[in-house]
Formats: sequence, C-alpha cells, structure tokens
Amino acid sequence: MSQTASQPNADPTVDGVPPHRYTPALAQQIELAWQDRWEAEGTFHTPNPTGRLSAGFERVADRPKFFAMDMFPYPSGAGLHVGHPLGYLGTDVTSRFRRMDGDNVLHPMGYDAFGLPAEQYAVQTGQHPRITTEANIAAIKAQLRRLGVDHDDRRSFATIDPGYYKWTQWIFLQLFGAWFDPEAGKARRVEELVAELDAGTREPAPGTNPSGRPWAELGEVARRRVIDAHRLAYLHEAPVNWCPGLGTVLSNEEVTADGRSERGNFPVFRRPLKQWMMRITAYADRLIDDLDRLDWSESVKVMQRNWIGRSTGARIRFTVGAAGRVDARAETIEVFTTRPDTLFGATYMVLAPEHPLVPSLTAPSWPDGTDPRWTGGAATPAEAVEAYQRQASRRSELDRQDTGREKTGVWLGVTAVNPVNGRELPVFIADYVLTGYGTGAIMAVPGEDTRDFEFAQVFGLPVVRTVQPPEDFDGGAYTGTGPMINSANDEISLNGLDKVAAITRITDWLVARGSGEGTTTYKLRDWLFSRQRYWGEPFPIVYDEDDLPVAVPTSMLPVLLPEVDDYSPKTFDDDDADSEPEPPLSRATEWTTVVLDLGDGPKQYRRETNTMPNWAGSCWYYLRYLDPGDDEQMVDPELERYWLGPRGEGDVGGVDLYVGGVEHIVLHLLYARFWHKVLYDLGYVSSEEPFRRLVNQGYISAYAYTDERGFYVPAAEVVEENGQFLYEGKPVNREYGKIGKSLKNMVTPDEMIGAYGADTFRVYEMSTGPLEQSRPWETKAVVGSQRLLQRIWRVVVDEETGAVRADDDQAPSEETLRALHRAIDGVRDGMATLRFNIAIARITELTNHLTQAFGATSPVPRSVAEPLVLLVAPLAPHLAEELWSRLGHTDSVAWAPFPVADQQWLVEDTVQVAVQVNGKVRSQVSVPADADAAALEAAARADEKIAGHITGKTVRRVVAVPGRLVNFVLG
RNA sequence: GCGGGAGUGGUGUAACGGCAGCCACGCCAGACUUAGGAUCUGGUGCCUUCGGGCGUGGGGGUUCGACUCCCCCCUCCCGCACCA
Repeated sequence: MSQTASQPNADPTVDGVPPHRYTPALAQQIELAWQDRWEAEGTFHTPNPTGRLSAGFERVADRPKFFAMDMFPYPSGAGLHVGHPLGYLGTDVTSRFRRMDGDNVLHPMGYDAFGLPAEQYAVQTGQHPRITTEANIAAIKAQLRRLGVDHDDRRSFATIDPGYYKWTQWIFLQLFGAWFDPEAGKARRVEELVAELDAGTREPAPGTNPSGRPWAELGEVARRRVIDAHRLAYLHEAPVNWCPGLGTVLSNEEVTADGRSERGNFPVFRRPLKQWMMRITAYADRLIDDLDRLDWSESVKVMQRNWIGRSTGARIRFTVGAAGRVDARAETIEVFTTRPDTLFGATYMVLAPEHPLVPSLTAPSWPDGTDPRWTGGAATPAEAVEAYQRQASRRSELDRQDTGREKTGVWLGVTAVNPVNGRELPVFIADYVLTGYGTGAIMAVPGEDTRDFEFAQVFGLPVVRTVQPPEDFDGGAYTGTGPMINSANDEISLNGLDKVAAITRITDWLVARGSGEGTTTYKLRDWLFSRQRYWGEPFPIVYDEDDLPVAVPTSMLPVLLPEVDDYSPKTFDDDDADSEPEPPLSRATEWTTVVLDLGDGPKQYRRETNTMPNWAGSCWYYLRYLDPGDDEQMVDPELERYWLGPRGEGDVGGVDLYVGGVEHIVLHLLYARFWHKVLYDLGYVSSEEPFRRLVNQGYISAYAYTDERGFYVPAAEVVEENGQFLYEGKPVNREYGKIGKSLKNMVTPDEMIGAYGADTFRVYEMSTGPLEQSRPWETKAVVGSQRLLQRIWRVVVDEETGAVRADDDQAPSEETLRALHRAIDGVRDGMATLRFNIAIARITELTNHLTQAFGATSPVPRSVAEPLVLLVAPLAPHLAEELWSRLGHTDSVAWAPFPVADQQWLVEDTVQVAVQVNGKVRSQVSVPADADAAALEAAARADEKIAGHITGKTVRRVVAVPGRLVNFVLG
C-alpha cells in the first residue's frame, strides 16, 4: 500500500505530542490489527438459515434479516480514487448499524470481471485476460479490506469463475426453454407450448410461422423453427452496427454521430446479422407497472419509464390509391398514432426509407405536373427512392435523430386513401420516420404535429386544423388541447369533443369498419445478446445438422471458455461492409466442433462461437451471494425466501438496500429486473423484483487547475493565497471536474489512509453530505474528521498516561444525559436516512460537550463514554473496536447493541420560546415545557421588550403555539 | 424541445409551516509553546449612525408566521430527444 502523502502529524515520540494521542501512526496500527482479528474470528460471517453457511444461525435466528449490497465493481486496473468508495462506505456504515441494532445483516461483495478492457489488454500483450483480471481483483480486494468494510468474504466470487458462469449459462437455458404467454402475462416452459400446439388449443403466435400452414401439417424442422421463434432467448436476423475494422458489432452508444466507431474511428455499417436476442419487450408492461411498487427515487423510475417508452394509441390502415399506379394491386399501409382523433387532419403519409413496402409502392413514373420539390431532382420515383435510401443508410441512427435538421424526403408517386374522408394522401419516404418504432409509417397531421408541419412547409403540403387553437395562437402546429373541429363525415362527428372522447369515438369507428384498432407500442427493443468477443460467457448452445440451435444439457455445464492463441476478433478492411463477423472462439477449431450424445446417440454438433455481453453476469449476482458454493442449484429456494422473499402480501421482495451509480439506472437495472421476473415466472424465486430499495450515491469531483497555457498542473501543489490560486508562485485558473490523471487532480484512498488512517477517511467521506449527493473533494478539510476522532479518543483515553478515563461510579449530569440522548436520537435518524453527515454532526456535538464538561483528564462517566463509542462504531469501526476493548469488553463492538434514546431526556423541563410581534422575533422567554397557550401569552406579555412593543397598540390576535412560540399580531 | 432535480455565509452543509445558518472546513483572536500545518478556548451571514436594518436565485400569492406550500420567471445539473 503506497503512502505518498506526507503525514500532517508528528511522530508520537517527538517532543510535544502526548504519547497516547490518536495519531495517524497509531490509527494505522489499530486498523491493521483489527482487520486481522475480524478476519481471523470471522466477525462478519453472516449465517444462512440452512445449508453449508448456516453455522451460528441460532445466534441470529430471532433477528429480522437485512440484505445490503453495492453494485459490484469492474476491476479495471486503473485503481480506485477517493470517489469510488463512497457507496461502498455507505452500505458498510448501514450494514454495521443494522447489525448493532439487531438485524441479521448480509453485506457481500463480488466482482464483475468479464469485459472489454481486460480483453483489449490481452490482445495487446498476449497475456490471458484471466491473469490481469485476477490481479486487479486482488488489488481491489486489498483496498476494500484496508477501508475496513464488513463484507462476508466467504460469499465473494467473480463472474469469470466457472462455478459462477455455469449458472449464468443455466439461466440462459431457462430463457431459451421458455416463451411468453400473452394471455397468462407470464413466461411458461416451451414444453407447455408444444403440448398446446399439438392439442390444437393454441395457434402459433403471429410472425412465428412464415409458411402459414397449420401446425399439424408442419414437418419436424418447420415445427422447431416455429418453436424457436417463440423463445425468450431467440436467434434473430436484425440490423446491427457492424464495424469491419474492429471485427465486431457495436452498441448504438459505441457509434459516433458521423457513423464511425468511438474506439479507433473506423467506419460502421448498418447490416443485418443473425444474433441472439432476449425478448425483454414481452415484459415491458410489467417492468413499467411494477416500478410503482419499488422504493426507488422518482427520477430513476421516470428514466426507466421513458426508456421503455410505452405509448397508447391506434393502428390505422390506409389503402393505396390509384394515382400514377398502373399495376392496381391493392396495398395497405398500416400506421401507428397516439392521436387517432386528428385523423381528419391527415394530409399526407410518410414511410421510413427502409420500410418493406417501399419497393412495391414506388410508381413507375411521376405524374404530369409533379411538384419539383417532391422528386429529389430524379427522373423517376425509383431513381429518387434509390438515391434517398442510399443517403439515409449512410446516416447513423444518432445523426438521423438530430432535430435541428431540415426535413427531407421524396414522393413515391402514389397516394393512399384516408379512411375517414376519402382524401388522397401522397405517400413519401423521409428519414424523420424511424424504421424501428411503431409500424415504421405515419399518417402526417401538420396541423397538430410539429415535425409534420415542418415537412409540410418544405414540401408545400396542405394543413388542416382539427383542434381549435386558442385566440392568441400564432401559427404552426398546435399541440395543445382544445375542442375538435373540421372532423365529421356522414357517419361520425368528432366536432366539439375533447381529445380523450374523440380518441375513443374514432377508434370505435375504425374498429367497426375494420380499418384499425387501439394498440400500445414501446420504445424498448429486444436485447441484443451476442458479442463477437473472447472474454465473456460462452453460450450453452450447439447447432445440429439442420443448423438449428440445441441446448447443451444442464449436466454438461459449464461450457468452459476454451484457450485460444489470439484473443482478438478477425478484423477486415475498414470499408469491407460485406464482411462477416468472425469471433475469436470460431478459431478454436477443436472446440467449435463437438460430438455429443443429446439423447439420440452421438452426433456431431457445431458450437455457438459468440459470447454473452457484459451485462449477463451482473444480471443475477445478488442471488449467488446467498451461497456461491452451491454446485447443485443456482440458488436454494429456502435461502432466496429468507433473504429476498416478500415481507407480506403484495410485497415485491428483493435486496433491502442496493447502492450504486446512476450510470446503471437504465440498462443493468432493467436487464436484471427482466431476468428476475422470468425466474419468478418459472418458479425459481419467490420475489418479484430483485432490488426493493435503490439508492444512487453521488459522485465526488475535485478542483483542477490550468496554467496560462491551458495545461493542467498538479492540483495537490496549488496553494491559495488571498483568494488567488498559485502554482509555483504563478496564478492558475480553477476548474472543477472528474477526478483522474487527465486533470492532474487524482487523490487515492491509499494516500488518505496513509496520511490519516481509514477511519478518518471514512468519517470525512460520510460527513460531506447525504449519500445521494454529489460533492467536491477537499483534502484540506479531512483534518476536521481527524480532530473529531482524536477528541473521541481523548474522551476515553488519557493522552498522557494511556489510562482509560471511564468512571464506573460517576453519574452524568442532567445536561450531559440530554446531550447524550439527543445525539443518539439524531444519529439514528441520520443512519436510517443515509444522511451520515447528520449522524456525524450529532456525534460531534456530544463529543464537544464531553470535552468541555470533563476537560482532558477528568474521569468521564462510563455510562456516557460507552454509548459514544457505540454511536461512532459504524462510521469509525477500528477506533470503536479499540476503545471498546480498552473499556474492558472482550467481544467485538460490531455485535454490541446500538444505543436507544430515552424519551425522558429528549424533552426539556423548561424551553426557550421565541416571542414575535407581527412575525418578527423580538424576545425570548423561558417557560415550562408543558406551558399552555394562556401561560405562554402571559409570560410573553410580562417580558419587558415585548411590553415595549405592544403597549399602546391594539393586539388584534395572539398566536401561541405551546413549546414553539408566541406571536402578537398588532392591529 | 420534453421530463426530472437543485439554487441557503468564502466552502461543504443543517433547519415537524414556528428563533435561518446545527456540525465542519477556511478565516480572525487567544491559551499552551523555542516553534506550529499539532492541540485547546473564543469569535466569524451582510450592513450599521450600535438603536437597529437586511438577508435562503428573482417576482407574486396563501398564512398570524414561508428556506419549506402554490403560480410565474431566471440559472445550473441530469436524463431523453424527429418515438408519430
């Protein structure tokens, strides 16, 4: 452990420093000794109610359980900076508090270890990623241990352990072996689907049976394809971001606005590839609805709701009219709209450029007199369409969503018919309509939609208003509310109705005519689950002679990651858009081909060579903490019920406190919730949600400084003088940002622990604000926390003699008792609400009171000294253990009962009450705490200053709140 | 643009609708010291003619009373962003 910072305190042997002062050197000594003892004695071993980790359960059997957890770290090798431990310390303080207060506390820690950084390092060095990963894990473990966290080390694991990813693969097989029954609203096993199809009680779901022939007439291979299309984990040909230069597909987040890879700046192409997908969209409703049952912040819930993006509306079908078309074959364009009420205002239609109907709808030629703005300057619609499609395909998804761009598009040369009024609507393609959302086609209502209005302006299309705008409306699209207008035909009128009523009426009309129906769509897409990478979980899937996927039997798990010579995917010429991904595993030829007996004799199979994404291992790790050594099952149902089960009717269950960064709000938490719900449906877990209470800890940033050239200078060496910041005597400019090497403002926990000890570091981090709040780091302020711990130490230990100052016989004064119980009350409040700053402030007040009352050497009543040590124990556990032991206790303070405030000492006998005149405080009077309003008023009137204010005036009203204040309202 | 959150001393923050600024950093003074980046004690919102006045981003409102509740505006942070 490096100790680069200089110690601010003198060595204890130097003259002037008392020999038994709590110095950083002594803190180090105490901390290391207690960390060894905790480990040797298994102080933080949490007993399970049953199974191999159940030893000692009888000690905690009557306690309520409490499961506290951090988002586990990815061991990057870059090392921790002072911002990283914030959340870990928050759960640590909470778990220590809950243990002392009588809970059976589970507080484990594991490591998310598959992933790209280790693989890239392996590609560069040729070293196996496991080696660097394990070294990084060891480094983080040592840092966490040095912070004094109370993790149960027996429950630790990494996602790369074969004993762990065996069960990640097993969960994949559960998803592969299940389908979503929309009637039941839940996942069921594929065997049940087959049985219902065989029995004729169920038809294949829409889109799963391309041949359209009845199930009974399908051959075996065709039937398997139908089944495979139902599965929650399924293969799907989908457009992905293929980057030949990197040899891999990229997520949307990894592609820049100009269509290149964020890493390496290689061209990225949208191309269809067969990939594993997870049918998370089937769970969209439950993922939204169950948010209401979670103890999460509203902002996180809103983000998840937005990501899922549920919107209700209607599908409406338009038949394509005759204009310009020679082959009069009828086509139907289906659109999705949230505003079917505005159907009378539709004046044109737009398809996404990639819409499958585009080729068949494109007219052979432009009709005479076609507006030149509609043709894109092309001689025929086909040429215009081709040019426009090419242009659109070169734009990345991100770029297409840039709202500032002027609307573009071309006319297909045809019109469709508005079912409500027979109006002929020209059909365009335009890239402001997205392929993946809704039906990839819209009815355009420029009167009430901003985007459609913009397009209509550019292309000279008519605008029909169907919602009455207010008097002062100044044009453009009116998206507000108002009565419907211009919306009637022979059969139906919406005029005068409000939006909700109009939607209901028009939808009923469309349904009756067979032209549409109410529906719901989602922004959420199914989860792309394949990666062309080495350092991930292999799929437990092989392909047979029909090239169809077959599950590897559970008995053959785990499918171990094979050794390879080269960890990189095959890369191609940067612009080779037609190249095929070739994952690293595909080159492990002895591995990819395998002979297995899957029940019908030994046959040759080909293994899946993609690996799972990084999210897989983090989707379910909370379940594995319950017993990571279990080789028989993913999780013992009895343990799951105990640690995660619902606490009562309607309760979702789950981890009691989950702390982590905001960056995982959407993807990780959504994916984990999805898997958990599948496991719930299939009967493996009793809880409906994985994380009952979620807290996002704030970030710690730090000041950084630039010189006159704009270069960053080492922040640690900048001094402040008279409000100016100087580096080597020259003024520098102060900025504020992420802690790290690039801003030269890195501060590590190791440095702080070296300079002050872990307890001081813990107290400082916890004292700077509520856990959720982001905050600046300020090294110079750490000393305040050290001073506090020194004063607490001094309350118990005489600095000169080392003798314990606790006095068994002395009774504390009433004033001291009040200070103590106020502190207990406040500390409990702070602990329960994760506002550790409050808890520390109350501890400081008590300490300051004791320092004043008893000086540096007088005996301190044991009945006050001991509770003080207990109060600070969750925050500064090493210091507390040492003092607790010096006070004569042989057991760890970690299991000592947390003090309970006595109400008697929380109420005062007499209270100071403010006296206001016209709402302004003019005086204070001292009255008995139980004085009623009349007594309060009398005391206030008797006060000289008040008498001076009210004599000769008319007192119109007197407000007297017992225990609070008196307010004279003058007339 | 839409949605969410937040604006309080020099700084981090604290205040069941009831005395704004607890606690800490910093700063000022003192004690102990050869010394102080140690420790301890006291002071520290702003203005002031020393009576007091003004203060929680700005403006309104509700109330006897508003940092707190309501409306409008400003600023900052976060998320989403042509999602039909």
